Amino acid sequence: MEAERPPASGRGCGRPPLRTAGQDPATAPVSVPAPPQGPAVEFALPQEPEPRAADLGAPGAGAAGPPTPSAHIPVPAHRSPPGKARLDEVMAATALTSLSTSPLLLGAPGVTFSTEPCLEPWREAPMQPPGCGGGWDPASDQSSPSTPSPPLPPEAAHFLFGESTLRKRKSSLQGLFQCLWKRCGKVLSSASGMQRHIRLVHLGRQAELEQSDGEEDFYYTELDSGLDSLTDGLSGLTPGSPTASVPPAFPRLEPPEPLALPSLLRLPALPPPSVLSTTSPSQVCPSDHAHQGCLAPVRLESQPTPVRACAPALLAKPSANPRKPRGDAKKCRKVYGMDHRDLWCTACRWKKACQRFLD
DNA sequence: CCTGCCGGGTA
DNA sequence: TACCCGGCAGG
Repeated sequence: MEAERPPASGRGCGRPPLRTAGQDPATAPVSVPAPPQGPAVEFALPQEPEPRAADLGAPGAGAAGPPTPSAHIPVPAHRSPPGKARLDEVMAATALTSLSTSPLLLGAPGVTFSTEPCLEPWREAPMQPPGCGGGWDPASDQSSPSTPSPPLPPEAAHFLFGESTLRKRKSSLQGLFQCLWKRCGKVLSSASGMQRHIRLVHLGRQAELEQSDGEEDFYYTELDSGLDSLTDGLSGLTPGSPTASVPPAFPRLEPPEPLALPSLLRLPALPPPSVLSTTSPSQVCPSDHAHQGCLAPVRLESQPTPVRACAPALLAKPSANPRKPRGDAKKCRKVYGMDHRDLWCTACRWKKACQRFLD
């Protein structure tokens, strides 16, 4: 486990060696002294079956109030974006806000399209997993100090304004940013906030904002609309017809199309996605150009538009298929190299299916 | 050959 | 359970 990794000239990608062995990332998020805070923009997205289960059991956070519909569809009076935020974002938030207050949504508490990741569609759990409301961290308070804004705003913003889906971490206009640290899964609406979160909580660094060497990038990913990877993960479980280009997605995030809200009400009853193994730092986008392959296994309701046939082979396989087709995505080994094994995801280290760079 | 990772072993 | 690795298969 502990890699006797020599500094290896530290060249790598210009990023310093991580101390993966030194600390247990899992504890970091919860151990953070959380000031009393209402629901924040961030929430822990259960990205894997196991963590989720753990979250449910963990008493730690659950400070979240009762899952009242209104709580899930807060009306952000105003989002105060971190430094680089733009007016656009605010506008988007506002636009969405108006949507979220739509009677339709409010009228269907149990069937909310769930801007609230905590409402596990497949679980229909009445109560919020602790990880959701409780996971507060310093970073969050600056991405959204006053109000819990639904994941929609940023996401929608980027559609409303024709923002490209390319990941621009410096631009807070993107969708959500999910912490990929093991069992953390926090989601922030701003990249900078997420970077700060990672630095503070996981990397244990000071809030040296300008000092970002980019390492944080490896620990969070942007929740985008292209959730191919998710498809991959669920494909094996999806009883539905494989032809359905879009698997019964979990209404996690809203489709960009605001007017399509009503359609969001559908609540697919899905079995808990349990495909990938367990512990994992989960998916990560080590680099900006890491495309679809590196999305977190979070059920995001993406585009209503005909999504390109993603992972056709996988979807086509209704039942057990021996070996996975083998994705074309570069895996940890390739990306980091043998001399940086400590940067690999655990799965890769154990020669298991990579969980960071899903296909 | 390299790579990804299954299956199975060890601690 | 966490971890490791032989060995296979795809490229």
